[in-house]
Amino acid sequence: MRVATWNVNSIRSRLDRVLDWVARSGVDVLAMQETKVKDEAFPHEAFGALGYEVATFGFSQWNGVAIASRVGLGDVVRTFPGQPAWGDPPAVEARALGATCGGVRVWSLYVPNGREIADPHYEYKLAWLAALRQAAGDWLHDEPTAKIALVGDWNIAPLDTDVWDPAFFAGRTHVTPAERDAFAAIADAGFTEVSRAHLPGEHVYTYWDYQQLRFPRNEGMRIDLTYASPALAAAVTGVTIERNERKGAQPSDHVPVVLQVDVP
DNA sequence: ATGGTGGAAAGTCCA
Repeated sequence: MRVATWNVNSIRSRLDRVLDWVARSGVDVLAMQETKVKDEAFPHEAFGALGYEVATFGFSQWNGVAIASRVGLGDVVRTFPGQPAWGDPPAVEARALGATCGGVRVWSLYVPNGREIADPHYEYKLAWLAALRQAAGDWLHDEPTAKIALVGDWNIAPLDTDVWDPAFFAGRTHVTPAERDAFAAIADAGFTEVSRAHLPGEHVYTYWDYQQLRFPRNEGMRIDLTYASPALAAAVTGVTIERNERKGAQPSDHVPVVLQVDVP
């Protein structure tokens, strides 16, 4: 079974490219982030024509997550327990969606960006990650043999070699010790980030900004990552980063990351 | 080749 994650940066503006890739890649499950569409406007029919059901969670033009599956879509849950709120009035955002697909509990996650270190959004990001660590630890505690995948756009580069120029990011978000500690805390809860073991190279990126020729210059970041529970980590036999999906007309600024999972 | 920001409740905010 193949499980993919992709920050699509608007499913409506990206629909043809996403469907084309889904058909070519033959993934069984696709977790999407930044769908930027409310639930009632999501293009379910287009996915249905390819044999995929889709669970969606979106309120507005911001954020939005979805999971498309052709191997079942059960126990759909919107938001994780304890997920912090944001805004005025405070509201829980559309950044986390869980569903069980082919025996794997998939969570499509869009971690808050953080904006600037001095911005309240940065503290929101850290609180969001701390709450996720608690929830994920509880899931594993309740069912130690569960196959759980925490996939998505983490908006954190765990290593200096996950960005094109550490000096550029000095004083900016995505690389601070507090963010990296919050990311590492998911591992303390019993999960393993599985993409690096399969793709250990340095300067292997999943995102390139639209500005400043970042992609032609290969100036990117590795921020789309996958934490797996022990049972799932043992079943992952390969990971690919679909770099070609950053090329051509009207790409997302992120590319898909695909897990090959050896499930019975 | 992969090309000089893009998306959206737009005229500003978010990334």
